[in-house]
Amino acid sequence: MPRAGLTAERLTLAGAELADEVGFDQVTVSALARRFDVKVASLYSHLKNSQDLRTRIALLALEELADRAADALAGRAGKDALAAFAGVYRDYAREHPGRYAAMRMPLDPGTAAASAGVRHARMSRAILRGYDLAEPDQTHAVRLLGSVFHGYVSLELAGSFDHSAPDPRETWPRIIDALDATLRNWPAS
Amino acid sequence: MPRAGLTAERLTLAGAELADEVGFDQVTVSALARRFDVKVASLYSHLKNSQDLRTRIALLALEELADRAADALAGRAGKDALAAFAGVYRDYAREHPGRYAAMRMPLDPGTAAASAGVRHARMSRAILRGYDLAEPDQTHAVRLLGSVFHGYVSLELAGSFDHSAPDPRETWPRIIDALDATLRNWPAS
DNA sequence: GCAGCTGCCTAATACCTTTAGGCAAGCCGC
DNA sequence: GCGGCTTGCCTAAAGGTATTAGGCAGCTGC
Repeated sequence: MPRAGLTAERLTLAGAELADEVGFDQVTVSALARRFDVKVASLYSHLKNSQDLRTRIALLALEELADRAADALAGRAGKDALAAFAGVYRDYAREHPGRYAAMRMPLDPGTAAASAGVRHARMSRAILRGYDLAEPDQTHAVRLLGSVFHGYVSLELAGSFDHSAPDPRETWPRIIDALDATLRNWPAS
Repeated sequence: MPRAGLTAERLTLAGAELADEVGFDQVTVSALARRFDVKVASLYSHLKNSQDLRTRIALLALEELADRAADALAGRAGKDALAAFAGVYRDYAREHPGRYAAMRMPLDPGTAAASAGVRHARMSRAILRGYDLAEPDQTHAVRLLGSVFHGYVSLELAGSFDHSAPDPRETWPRIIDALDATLRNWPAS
């Protein structure tokens, strides 16, 4: 009987694929074992437990999305950067709904601090350099960006926009326009 | 042996309380049975299955929030209405995180159409009457409002704002200000 | 006060999670 | 090449959740 060659990395990647196919909360140690044609208990040499698997998928997704965003942001500034960042975010969620859902999983503080989440935060701030915002408004604006992107993407993914015209494809650029206008003209305290 | 007096309504309410206490995805038929000191199988006379329970909790939350929002909106218009609506949304999520999470559960189209979700949509549109937006911009704006509220509230609930100053309490009103400004000055197509 | 309905129970199946302990595959030195 | 050791994957087992089938008894209506 040859060995299956499991590693935490391969399991995480397969778990991410599984998440995209069947939904993040259907990602189960058992399903993963089936996918590798291996007994369930075997995975516990590589994963601490089910929660560990989910956390690894979340961290993978954060890294992947941060990489894509960094690529998209290179050489752009202002509204151009804003639109590129937003586009990456949305596209990733549409291509990888399971991974996207994984990203929203609460991480414990230590894990979060060591994750690519901090790159995301830095990139948001980098985008805002194209606008003229001093602290604390910059932080408020970072949170606004995060809220809009995450909120829109998750409502769209949940199908909340499906049953009313117009097509969400039209709404997205208009929201970018609105955000850009808001940032250029941030209301004074 | 006296009967426990279970009904779908009591189960739903208890399920909602359970969700607020331990999180929506920890709401389980078994836990609910324990709470009523009753055997698990007994609940299946009142609930079709676990999914049915979750759906009922979601519908309850949608109703409750719609009621609160309607109260808050009465007699208000413009930014006043916007801030009141936003406040209700956020407060509800903080008071009832489990119910709030339940609301984000995907509903099948028929159920969604019969739910209080339509009241939410109507109220969003009502708020926008205080601003001068024609279709399709009004729909874009409805989606923006939904995205910001949902996005902010769920990021805050997930603790995403916990580890950076300033306090989210300061950010929220500034985001309302920014939204108000955006709506008053919606960028032309 | 009893007949019938129906609410709650027991029993059983199936799946997921997790731990403990065993066997052998494959790499390491010789 | 070969013997030993590590360790990857296995069997076994216990415990939790979901769900269905079928039974008995408590309540309601007459």
